[in-house]
Formats: sequence, C-alpha cells, structure tokens
Amino acid sequence: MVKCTPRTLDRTFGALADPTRRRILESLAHGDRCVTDLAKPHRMSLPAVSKHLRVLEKAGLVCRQRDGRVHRLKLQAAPMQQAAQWIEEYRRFWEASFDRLDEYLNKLQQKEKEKHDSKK
Amino acid sequence: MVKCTPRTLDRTFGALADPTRRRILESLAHGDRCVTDLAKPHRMSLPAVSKHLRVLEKAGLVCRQRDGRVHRLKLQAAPMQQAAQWIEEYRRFWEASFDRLDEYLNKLQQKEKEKHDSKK
DNA sequence: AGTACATTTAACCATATGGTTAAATGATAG
DNA sequence: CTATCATTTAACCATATGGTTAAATGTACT
Repeated sequence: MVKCTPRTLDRTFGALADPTRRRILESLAHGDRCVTDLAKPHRMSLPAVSKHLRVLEKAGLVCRQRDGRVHRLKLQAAPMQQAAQWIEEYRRFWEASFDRLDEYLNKLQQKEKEKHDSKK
Repeated sequence: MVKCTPRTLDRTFGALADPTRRRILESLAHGDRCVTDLAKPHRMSLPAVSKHLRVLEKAGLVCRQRDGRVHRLKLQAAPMQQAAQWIEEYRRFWEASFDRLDEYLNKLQQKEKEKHDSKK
C-alpha cells in the first residue's frame, strides 16, 4: 500500500526527534504560516528556524509555496502515516505490558484491601 | 493518561531514527535475544551494536536482564505508544491529503475515459 | 533609485552520533 | 589457574546536528 524505504523512516523519525520541529508541526496543524510567524514563539534566530524547516521539508513533512517574498509553509502529514504504521506493529507489545501493569496494580490494591480488612 | 514529556519523545523518535536500531527492535519482536545474536545480522562491530542498545535502553525501548555473562534484551514498546499518540494527532491531515489524491486520480481517470470515448 | 522586509546562505563553533580498534571486565569451562 | 566467551569501556575519528552572527538575495514600498 504505502511504499516505505528505510531512508524515509530515518528522515521522518529524525525530523520528529527535535522538540522545536514538533512545535513547528503543531503550529502548522492550525493553519499555514510563514517563516517569520513560525519563528516567533521560539527563542532562537531566524536562520536556526530556517534550518529546521529545511529538515522538515526534506522529510516531506512540510511543503512551501513562495508568494512574493513570504514563504507559506504547509503541513504534509503523509510521511507520518508510514511512521505510524511502523510503530503500529508494536502495539500488541505495549498493550501486553499495560495488561501486566494492570494486573500488578490490581494485586497491589487487593493486598491493601486485605490489610485494611484484617485491621477491623 | 500517559505522561509525556518532550524529552521522552525526543529519545523515542531519536532512537527510532536509525535503521540498525529499528532492525534490532524488529528482531526483539520475535523474542528476547542476547547482544551477540542481535549483532550477527549487522555488518558492524559488537561495540557499535552495544552502543545502539544503550540508546534503545535510554529510550526505554529495551530492557536488559543479566544472566551470567549473557545479557538478555527484551523489547519494551510502551514508549512507542506516546510516539504513536503524538503522530495520531495528524491523522486527519494525511487522510485529507489521501482524499485529495483520490479525487485527483479519479479526475485523471475520468479524462482518460472521455478521451477514449471521443475516439470511437 | 533607494529603503525596508522576508528569507536564505556562509562561515563558524560546540556537541552529538555512528563507527572503528584495542584493552578491560566478568563469568564459564577445562 | 588459565583459557575462552560475552560484553563493555576507552580512545579515537569523521561527519552530522543545532545553534550563532554577518552578509547576500529577492521582493515590495514610496
């Protein structure tokens, strides 16, 4: 269905591994923005943000539409789908671990209850 | 529900951004393995694999159980859940883009058909 | 034409990453 | 006790990453 080379996953996960870039994507989820606007909330220089945008662009997570001198950035979430699919393969593992956690917590609660009962 | 600091996501996505580490996780999905076994399929030295394992361990994606001189590595997929949740926020965007792709492909097909019809 | 704005490029720096080989650690086997 | 096996640590190297400031580019305004 979705073609997925390792390189693509490298770039996608790599792009998502930085908090600044994730915040940029979050901004873009609320609508297209230009570079300056995207940079505003971050305490770093414009060129730094510009670099982050290039990383996102190379990962295909963002595209850009030049409109005069302002660049309008647009979220392109499609590559995330592949990442999500990759992760999805492991769902049963974390669900299993939560089942074990549940089990553990239930046992703990049971013991507490028994202790409480024995005091009466 | 699931506590999720940015640091955690950094480490999780960062760990997943390397193909060797993803292959290691895939191995571990089939069962626990020791370091030497995990290293075998990779064309790199044991210390290199050892480093990757430490990255995975710091990200909480793997835990280790020393049994004599062999270390038994075990998959711990729980941190992936947070990553999956983060990505999930963007599902509507990639679904929207696939809708647009569908639309586009349908139009294309329609045009082809018209061309074909006019030739008759 | 000249100024101001949006953005990138260039040059640089510190630290992180991914790999190597050689040596150290720690456990097992003979 | 010694040799061997599993693994890590140390020291090193090349390249990547994430940031900076200063200069360049390209567009808009008057």
